[in-house]
Amino acid sequence: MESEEQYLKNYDASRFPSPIVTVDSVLFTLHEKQLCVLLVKRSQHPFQGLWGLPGGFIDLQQDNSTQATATRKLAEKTGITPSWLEQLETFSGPNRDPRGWSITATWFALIAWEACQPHIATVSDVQWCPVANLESEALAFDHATIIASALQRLRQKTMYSLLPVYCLPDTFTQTQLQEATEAILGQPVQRKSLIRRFEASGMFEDTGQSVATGARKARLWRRKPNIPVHLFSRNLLPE
Amino acid sequence: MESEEQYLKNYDASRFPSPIVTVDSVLFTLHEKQLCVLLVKRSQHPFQGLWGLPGGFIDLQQDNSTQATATRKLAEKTGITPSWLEQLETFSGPNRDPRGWSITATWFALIAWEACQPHIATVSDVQWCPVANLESEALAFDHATIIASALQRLRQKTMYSLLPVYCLPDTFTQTQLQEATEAILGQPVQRKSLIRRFEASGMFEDTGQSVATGARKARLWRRKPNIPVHLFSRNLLPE
DNA sequence: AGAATAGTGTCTGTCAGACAGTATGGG
DNA sequence: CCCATACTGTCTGACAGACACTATTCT
Repeated sequence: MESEEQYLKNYDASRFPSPIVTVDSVLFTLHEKQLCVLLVKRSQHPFQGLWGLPGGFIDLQQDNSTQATATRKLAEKTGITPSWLEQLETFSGPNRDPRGWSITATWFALIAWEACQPHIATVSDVQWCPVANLESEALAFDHATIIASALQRLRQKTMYSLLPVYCLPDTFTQTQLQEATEAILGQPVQRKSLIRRFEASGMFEDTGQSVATGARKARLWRRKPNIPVHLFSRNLLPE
Repeated sequence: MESEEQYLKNYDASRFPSPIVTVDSVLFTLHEKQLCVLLVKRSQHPFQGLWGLPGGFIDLQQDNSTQATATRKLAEKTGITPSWLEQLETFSGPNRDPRGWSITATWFALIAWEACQPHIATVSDVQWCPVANLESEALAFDHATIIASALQRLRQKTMYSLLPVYCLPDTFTQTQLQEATEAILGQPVQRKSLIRRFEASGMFEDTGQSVATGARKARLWRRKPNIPVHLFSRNLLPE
C-alpha cells in the first residue's frame, strides 16, 4: 500500500482536466449621490474592447488565497486596497467563458470615491459606471449577473448594518451616511432611525471637527479602528 | 490584429498553471434532537482513512456547474438530492491541500434524516456525525473550518427564516419544527413566536392529518410547493 | 379524573416609522 | 432677522418574549 508521502511525490496535478479559474471583484462607491461600480476595458480576448469587472487569473506564486488575487487586481486598477472586502458567490459552468469550462470566485468591495480618484484619473481603461446606467452597457462574460448579485448583497446588508459607511471618506457626516444609504436602497430612509442605529452601533467616534455644507455645520465622525460591523436584529424598510 | 475566433482556436487552457479545483458540501440533518453533518471516510490519499466532507472533482463532461457536482456527489452518498442547497464560501490557498494550490467551492445543504436512511444504512463509509462530537474528530483538509462556516450560516438563517423545515420530513408537526430550531440554535425558543412566524410565512398548508406522539394529537403540515423561503425582517433571540 | 402534549390569549418591551419641534450658522 | 440645514423629542405600530390559559387525547 502506497504511503501518503509517495502518493504526493507521484501526484501530477495536470492529469485531470481542470476548469479555467479566475477571480473577479465588484467594487462599489458613491459619487454625486449615485451608486457606481468599477469597470475595466478589456484589452485582451475574449470580449476584447468590452467593459468588464476587474479581475483575472490567480498567481500561484504570489497569491495565497483568492482574496489576495482580488486585492492585487483591485490595487492595480485603483491604486489602493478597498476598505471593505467580502466574498460573494462563485459562478461556474461550461458556457460562461468561450474558452471553456470556467469558474470565477467573486468578491464584493466598497471604497470611498475620493480615495481612488487620484489613481483612476490617470488611466483611461477604468471607469466608474453608475448602476442606473448598467442596463445600456454590454458587459463581458456573465458580469452583469455578478453585479446584480453583488447589488442584492449590498442592499440586503444595508438593511441590517451600517455597511454604507465603507463607501465614505475617513471622516464623514451623518447626512452623508444617510445619502449613501438612500442611494443604495433607492428610496428615502428616516434620518432618526439611522441616527438611533448610528449611536447604538458603537462603531463611530466624533472627530471634534465639523464642516459647513451651506447652513448649520455638521459634525464629522470617523470609524473607530478594529471594531467589527454591528449587525442589527431588525431591518430598515421592512415590507 | 487577431480575431476572437482565431484567439479561441489557438487558446490552450493548460498553458497557465491552474489550481486544483474541487467541490465540497456540508449536508445537515436532524436525528434524535441532534444536529448532524454527513461525513465520508476517505478511501484515497490524501488524508486516506480520515473522515471528510462529501465532494470531489468537477466532471467537465457531465456537470454544468459546481452545483451539479455537489448534487451528484451528495446523491452518490445519500441516494437522493437534498431539499435545500445553497452556495457557501469558496476556500482557497497554497496549503489547504498537500497536493498544491487548491480551491474548493462549498455548498450548504439540508435533508430529512428519514429520506437518506434507506441508502446510508447500506454503506459503511458514510456517517451522520452530531455537530457536538465534531471537536473530537480529526477531519481531512480544512473541513472543520468549512463546517464551522456552514453552521454559522445555518444559525444565522434560522434567526430570520424557517429554514429548519428543510431538515424535516415532507409532513411534520409544529413541535418538530420547534425542536429542529432549538437543536440548531442550541437554546429554547418561544413556541408562540415560532407559530406566529409559521402562520405569517404563508409557506405551509395543513394536510388534514394528525399524529399522536403520546398525548393530544398534533396537526401534520407540509410545505406548499414552489413557495420561496420567507425572510422575516426581525431576528429571533436578538441579543 | 389526571397527566401530558397541543395550541391560544394577551401583556410587555424594543425599536422602526412618522413628523413636529429646537439649534446653529450664513446671508 | 430669515432660512436652510443639523439635530432631538416623542408618539404610534409591528412584532418578539414571556407566560398563563384552554383544548384534546391517552391511560
